[in-house]
Amino acid sequence: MPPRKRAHPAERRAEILAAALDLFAERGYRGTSLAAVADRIGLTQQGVLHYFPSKDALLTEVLRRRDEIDEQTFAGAAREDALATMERLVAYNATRPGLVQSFTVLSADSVTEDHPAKEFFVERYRRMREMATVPAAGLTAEQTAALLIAVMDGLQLQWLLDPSVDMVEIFHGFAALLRNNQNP
Amino acid sequence: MPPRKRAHPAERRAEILAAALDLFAERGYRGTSLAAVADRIGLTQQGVLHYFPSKDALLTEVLRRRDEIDEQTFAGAAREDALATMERLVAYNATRPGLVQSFTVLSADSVTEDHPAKEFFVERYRRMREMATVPAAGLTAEQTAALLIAVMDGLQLQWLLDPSVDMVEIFHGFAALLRNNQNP
DNA sequence: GTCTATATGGCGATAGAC
DNA sequence: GTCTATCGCCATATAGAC
Repeated sequence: MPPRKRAHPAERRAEILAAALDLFAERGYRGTSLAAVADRIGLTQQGVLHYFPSKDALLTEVLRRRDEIDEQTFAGAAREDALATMERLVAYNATRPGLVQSFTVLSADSVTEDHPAKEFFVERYRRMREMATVPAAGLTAEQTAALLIAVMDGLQLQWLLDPSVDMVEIFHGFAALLRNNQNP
Repeated sequence: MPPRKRAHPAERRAEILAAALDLFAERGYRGTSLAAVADRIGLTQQGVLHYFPSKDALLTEVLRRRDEIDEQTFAGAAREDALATMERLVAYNATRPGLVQSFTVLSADSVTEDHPAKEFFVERYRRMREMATVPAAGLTAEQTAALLIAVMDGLQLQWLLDPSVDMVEIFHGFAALLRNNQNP
């Protein structure tokens, strides 16, 4: 065996991505410095820039990687109906406040001018709306998809600000309402 | 009449508040500098700090003032039902993307650590939930209030990212769904 | 009431030593 | 692969002249 550097590059990269996701959730993109990310894993700012060419690139990669994982959660449940999948997703999210916070903060952040993640979120919502179509009275399947995602996002925000808002229960009530009003 | 300075203090303050609201919407709180606010109205950064002791104080005042105006919109409609009021509010918001963006960006921003507007939004949502109670099958009136506000917020985010999402129409469809499922 | 000047510190990114 | 050093810039806030 040849002698090795302290950590495998892939492991270091994963460490950095995890720390960055945490900090973007805690302080937002513009509120997080590369030095803070580096600090959390005992590296210097320049060490981080050895793995990622810029702060922009780091954010993009963080989002891309998280999305891969989420996609699997959704895909693995292709056989049940979209409504049931989303109910499970909400319940799962309720156990992961850090993850919820990162997407809530970054998605709203992304509507600001020249934000590096804007395209990412535009595309992400487009895909989510395609996957979450559900028939309901008085709305097209696409509109119902937007509505479902809106409920999820909106409840998450209120829950983050005040955990006494029971997003699992409220989403469940909403899903029941939809089920009682499906078109034939 | 004694001689006067160029602008009345109250007018200058109003100018600063308007510029700050615009910029917070465009770039977020952390992404906006006092110098940028000053620039927009032909002042220097130090001129702004003559009227507001700190950037924190400026944000707080911006939110407080906007809220006063919104409160009037809501209060003036006390006689119609909450659902109809919210439908009108969504339609109004659809004509004011800048205003929607400021609240979307700042409310999500506020869940981050030590954010100066956190208390403001916690209290604001609490009050909104008290005002928006609506009876519906399977949910308490308080839960339905949280749901309605969630739909509004969530649709606004999708609409800001992609204006082809028709939040007025979708919210209307949702309101109709609720009306068809009210408890006696 | 608004300015210039300045203190103080943080930021992202580059260059190059080891 | 990680570091020190450094560049150039921008930030908030203070002090004081006019």
